[in-house]
Amino acid sequence: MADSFSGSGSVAEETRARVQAALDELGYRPNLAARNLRAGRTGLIGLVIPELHSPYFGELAGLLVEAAQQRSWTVVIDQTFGDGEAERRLLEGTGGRMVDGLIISPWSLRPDELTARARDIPVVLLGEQRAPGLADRVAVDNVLAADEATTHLLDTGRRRIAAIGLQPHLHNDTARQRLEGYHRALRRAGLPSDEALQRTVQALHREDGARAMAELLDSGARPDAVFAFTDELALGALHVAHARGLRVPDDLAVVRFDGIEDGRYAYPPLTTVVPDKKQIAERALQCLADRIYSPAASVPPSDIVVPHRLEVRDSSRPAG
Amino acid sequence: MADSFSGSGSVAEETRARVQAALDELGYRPNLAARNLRAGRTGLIGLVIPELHSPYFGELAGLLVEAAQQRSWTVVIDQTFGDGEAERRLLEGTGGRMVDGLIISPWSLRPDELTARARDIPVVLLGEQRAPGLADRVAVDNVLAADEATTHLLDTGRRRIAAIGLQPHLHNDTARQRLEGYHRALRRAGLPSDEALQRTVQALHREDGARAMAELLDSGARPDAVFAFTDELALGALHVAHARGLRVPDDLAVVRFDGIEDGRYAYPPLTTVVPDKKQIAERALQCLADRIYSPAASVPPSDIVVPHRLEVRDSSRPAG
DNA sequence: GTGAAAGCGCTAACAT
DNA sequence: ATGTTAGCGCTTTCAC
Repeated sequence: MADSFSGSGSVAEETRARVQAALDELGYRPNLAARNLRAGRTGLIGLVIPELHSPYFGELAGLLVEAAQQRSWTVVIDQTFGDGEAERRLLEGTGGRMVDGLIISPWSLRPDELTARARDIPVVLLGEQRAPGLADRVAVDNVLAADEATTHLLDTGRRRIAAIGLQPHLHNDTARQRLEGYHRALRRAGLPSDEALQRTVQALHREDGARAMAELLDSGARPDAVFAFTDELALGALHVAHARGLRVPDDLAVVRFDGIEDGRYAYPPLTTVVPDKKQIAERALQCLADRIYSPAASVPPSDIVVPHRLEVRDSSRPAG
Repeated sequence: MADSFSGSGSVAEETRARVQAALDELGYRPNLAARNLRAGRTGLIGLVIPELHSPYFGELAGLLVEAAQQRSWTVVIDQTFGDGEAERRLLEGTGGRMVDGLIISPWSLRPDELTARARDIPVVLLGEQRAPGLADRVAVDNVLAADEATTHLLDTGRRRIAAIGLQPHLHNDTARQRLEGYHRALRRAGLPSDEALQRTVQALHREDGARAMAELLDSGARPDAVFAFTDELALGALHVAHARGLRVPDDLAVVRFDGIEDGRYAYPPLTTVVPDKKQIAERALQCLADRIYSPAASVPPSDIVVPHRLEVRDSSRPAG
């Protein structure tokens, strides 16, 4: 009987059917806690992200949950709201030993703080933060992508390109890398970097983008284009541009990073850098699978760069 | 030693400290699978929703995860993509007996199919689907909310109000109730219900809203307002309105349901019915908590109506 | 106040 | 091909 529902044994077809019938009859369901205890595995994957409600992480989480389902894993989600303390606590404690692996997108955590947990279970880092030798990492090439986005704006004739989204206060290289790409493109074009065109934001929501855009316009910096480091920042900036009567793209071109779907239906549709999120999800799970199923083969952590593309839409058409 | 980290026993302060030090030293972490087996609880709550990437469910899931964290619960998420088969499978099988309770937002599932699982563990239904006597349910008053939205459009002088979002092919009352509210408002105003102004959609995404709007305009129905049954439908419809050169709100007013944040930053900002999602999350978890912690007191399932409000923004200002 | 033991429900291994 | 047993790691109980 023991192996009639675990599927492994060699049981007469008829016996198996009878047992199955009895199980159905009684409404029996195996106790997963016991099975997990026995197996030393839970089939659970932890996902630790800053926030689920932001479109970027919502989409990413959706893809991860979907990809996990295909591998018969279930995802448990925790949110950190970008708080370093929460990241530490969840990295350390997500479900105790209850998860077989962990995918974390750290905002405030420094690499050396990732050490402890990565020794227990496989950990995959999403984003720029690295933990060399300790965890796999999946990310896009932010410098290159930002360079391409900026270059695109230069190609359409813009010369006073603003950058919205600097976050010097975070232990997080994302913004720094996007800024670097922006600078690189300007430099190649022989343009100076104008500090007045670069705006810091506290968080990455629409309201932060709106505030940065308002400051930018009030400062008299007179941008003819905006490169927003995230989608939501771009939507906020766009909102303010409209409110101030600027025509997009004629008076102001807008390009953004992250490629959530809203942007396609924004007015006007927003040009965007689109990271291949499906591949991010897929590769992250592949990393976990490799380590969970062959813990022996201690291959060195991989550093995976997933592709991105620039989708040009109306918000950055050449000025009329 | 047994109760030194479970916190319950009466242990000398010094002993406790020594043990704690030893635990830290060794990097010991309790095995949750064993603890769960013992306790008969997992601390896991299942959340089964159609899709995580849609803004509405992303926001709701975020709030649920947050509220669950506060109760020391962890949320495991599964997506159904609105597929009845997946809903049935996940309702039946989410984590086997691994979750202490289940929150499900069914799209295609009929009430009687909810029976089986609800006998095992507490189940809370989100949305219109009811399972009288079997599960708690949390929802907004869709009829009333739709009535208010439509009435608002009537109050601003619109007379040819289109409704986008009918879904006659689904076993799902949401669209039906919103349509009912729409009809009720028209009737009260003494206006006829014009079938040409009511558009069916296959799914609830931006592209569906765009398609419906395009059909509507092509059909020559000449609406002066649109009531979209979801946010995403509204954003798609708005997109097409812009593309066809319609001025919003002058040529066409737009009101939508669900109140995701994008709408505030759309152009123009969209008037919306906002269900109190925070309260939805809070009440749903409260239901679970009540049943999980006092299974004895078999109180009858509650049918909770959470409040909503109409946020008027530019997209429905009186036509100029 | 401390230590020993039983048992949660499952499955892999072994004995019949 | 079927039946029995041991033990996963924890916590509760009971004995000291």
